[in-house]
Amino acid sequence: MDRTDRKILAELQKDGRLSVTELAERVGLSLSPCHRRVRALEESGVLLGYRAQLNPGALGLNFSAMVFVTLREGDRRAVEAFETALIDIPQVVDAQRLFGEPDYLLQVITQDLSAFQRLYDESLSTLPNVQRLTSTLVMKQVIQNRLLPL
Amino acid sequence: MDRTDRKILAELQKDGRLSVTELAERVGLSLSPCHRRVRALEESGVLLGYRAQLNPGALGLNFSAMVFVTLREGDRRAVEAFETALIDIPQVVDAQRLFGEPDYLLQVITQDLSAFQRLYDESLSTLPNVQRLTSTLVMKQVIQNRLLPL
DNA sequence: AATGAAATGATAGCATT
DNA sequence: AATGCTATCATTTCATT
Repeated sequence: MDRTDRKILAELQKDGRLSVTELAERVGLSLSPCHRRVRALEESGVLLGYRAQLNPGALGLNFSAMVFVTLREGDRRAVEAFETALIDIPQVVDAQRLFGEPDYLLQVITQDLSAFQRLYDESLSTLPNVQRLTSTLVMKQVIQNRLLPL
Repeated sequence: MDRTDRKILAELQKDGRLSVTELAERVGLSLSPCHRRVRALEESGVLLGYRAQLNPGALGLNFSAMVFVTLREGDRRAVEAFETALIDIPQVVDAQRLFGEPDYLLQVITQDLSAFQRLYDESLSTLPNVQRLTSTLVMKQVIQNRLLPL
């Protein structure tokens, strides 16, 4: 991982569909070595893949909420059961386990408030080992999935 | 936006570098109409772009924290000043403004605890109009930037 | 480890149904 | 709106420095 690799990653973060030809020019390398480096970054697990970025609003997904979850005291199994069930809810687009309270922080995206209500009642409330659920509406996505600082 | 457009978006969310040739096969269309649809989705703002997904750990970014921010009472200017300053901190990879307390929820990524400490003291604490800052360490990223539910 | 060249494959525009 | 065709451009492999 040298300076050139970082340049490659920075460019591909900005435009994941850059042609290797164009990428090579931007990082100041000729085609083949640039190509080899991209492959190497993919193989080594630094470059996990490429994804299209969609506009949730344009797809009718206009509602977002943060959900705070505290679990009941339990063993490793309780945690695993909760996480496994969580992963099956596609509207949960981000989830992190924290140190301390709350135990989890979820970001949920739905079409509208009523879809969220249903999701809350039918899927979130019934997740295993939950002691406490709180949710707050997102007013504005100020920064969304920013490029990693290289 | 019909069923075929949704299929196209689903495929491109999974693999943003799919060739139009391969994409056309997967969605059951021939090359040219598939190509036209992708362009149309880009122009219409549904498809915002394409990005490489990086592995933060493999890049030495092993530390993550959630930061809860409450602002002092203030006018629109205060909010704008805060958000403008926030956007200049590259380690803040996600930020949402909420309804109610806290006002903002930030996700911050740094190399390690000491880098976070510096960031906290030098950049986060000095953001304008902040009344209260609380932070919690992320133990595990359970779900990371999941594909949108189509 | 980078370069250049050459075969294979993808893209994008256009004419047709 | 979808298809098929074609010229242009990109990718990928291999031989060379």
